[in-house]
Amino acid sequence: MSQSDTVQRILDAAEVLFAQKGFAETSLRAITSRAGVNLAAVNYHFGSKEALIQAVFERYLTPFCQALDAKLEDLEGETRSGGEVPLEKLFTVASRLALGSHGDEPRRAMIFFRLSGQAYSQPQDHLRAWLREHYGPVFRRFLALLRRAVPDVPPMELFWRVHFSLGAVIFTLSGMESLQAISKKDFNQSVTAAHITQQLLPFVVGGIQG
Amino acid sequence: MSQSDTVQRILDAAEVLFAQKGFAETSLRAITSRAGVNLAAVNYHFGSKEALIQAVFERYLTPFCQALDAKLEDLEGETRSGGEVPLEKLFTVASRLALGSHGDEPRRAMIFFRLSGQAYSQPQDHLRAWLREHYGPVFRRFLALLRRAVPDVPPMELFWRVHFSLGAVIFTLSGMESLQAISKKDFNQSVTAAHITQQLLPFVVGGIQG
DNA sequence: TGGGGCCTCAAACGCTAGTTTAAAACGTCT
DNA sequence: AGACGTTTTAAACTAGCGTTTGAGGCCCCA
Repeated sequence: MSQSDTVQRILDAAEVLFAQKGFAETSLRAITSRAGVNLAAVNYHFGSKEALIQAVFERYLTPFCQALDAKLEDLEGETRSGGEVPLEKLFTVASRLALGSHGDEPRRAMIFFRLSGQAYSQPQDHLRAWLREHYGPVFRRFLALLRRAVPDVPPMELFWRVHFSLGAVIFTLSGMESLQAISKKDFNQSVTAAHITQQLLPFVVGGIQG
Repeated sequence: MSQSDTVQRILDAAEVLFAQKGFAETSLRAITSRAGVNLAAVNYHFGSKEALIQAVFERYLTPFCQALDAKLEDLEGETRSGGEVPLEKLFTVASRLALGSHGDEPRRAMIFFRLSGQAYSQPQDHLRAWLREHYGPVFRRFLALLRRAVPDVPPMELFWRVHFSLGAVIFTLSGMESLQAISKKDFNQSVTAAHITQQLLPFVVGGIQG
């Protein structure tokens, strides 16, 4: 191959380690060692650790946002001939894409959410700004459909409730493995990402409607 | 004074910087510099950076949990003579204590939540374990009252919904200053912690009830 | 006044981090 | 085969980290 697969192996290793231990706690040496490549490869191919972090997010988010955008376009087309998209459908679509757009492994979805949690709670200002700049339009499109789904909720309150929902999703899936341990102990039942989203749906719908 | 105030000044500086930049990204030099004390003071008074992190949480959580525990005791006493504590009241009590138990500044409450978010999303295993060990009983007490407030929600689902609510709270208040900017731009309205919790209440209540 | 705890200080230690370097290896095309 | 751009490599570099040290200051009590 003309383009070596070093880049992909670095991204694979980085996304797992970042999700496991956070950005600051993951060293380039740990990443390159796991990837089986030379330490200097990161700076050669990406330029810096910061650029690597962005590249990891890009590989995750770009397919998801493209798929979501296309799906939202369809839904908008349907509503053009009257009627609104129900709240449940909007969230079902988003969650299905989030769980399914990265290969078939739900494990990747979990990594995705853990990364999002890290990105949000950690003070990587440049990262948050970059995410908003690149993926803001899709988010706003989703929000517009949402507004029409619950017209009786004032826009201001809806704005906050969407952020509350985001928090519920990201926070929960971020801490999933520790929650798994508790859940297994208290309820003798193991937990999958799909299972959690199934629990999430009524919570989010109920919360948004107030 | 027999006990110097170096300890307090370190804690003051540390809690602000930790909330701003995270644990790993905040150096002891930054903390001691802000506190106006010598670098070695941290290791002298606390033993290690890790112990300092715990001390910061302890100063925050101990008064809050004691106040919450007392309040829950009262509520349990009331219910002993029949009736349940309504859902809204449980959350109102908790949020009022969270906002008010640390002096009068709501700014401290925000720091508190940002720290919680960092503690949860970052993989500080020892910290999470320490928090659970020290403050688990109060949490379980709260959960027990909650279970009786919504008897028709299965325990398993309630468990998850409580975590969803926690996520909504911590995530939102963690990212409050960036949300403030957005809210001000889109709605021309500034935001306080008290204002957010007021928005949070119907969301959480609606979400818990499904 | 002088000794003894408690605390502060500047300096250094050992270590790990991200990044850079220059030489070696590789692959491709003439 | 040989030259050239791309990639890989081992090693070094600078910077910053948490932590330790030992000398010094402070204050109280004998």
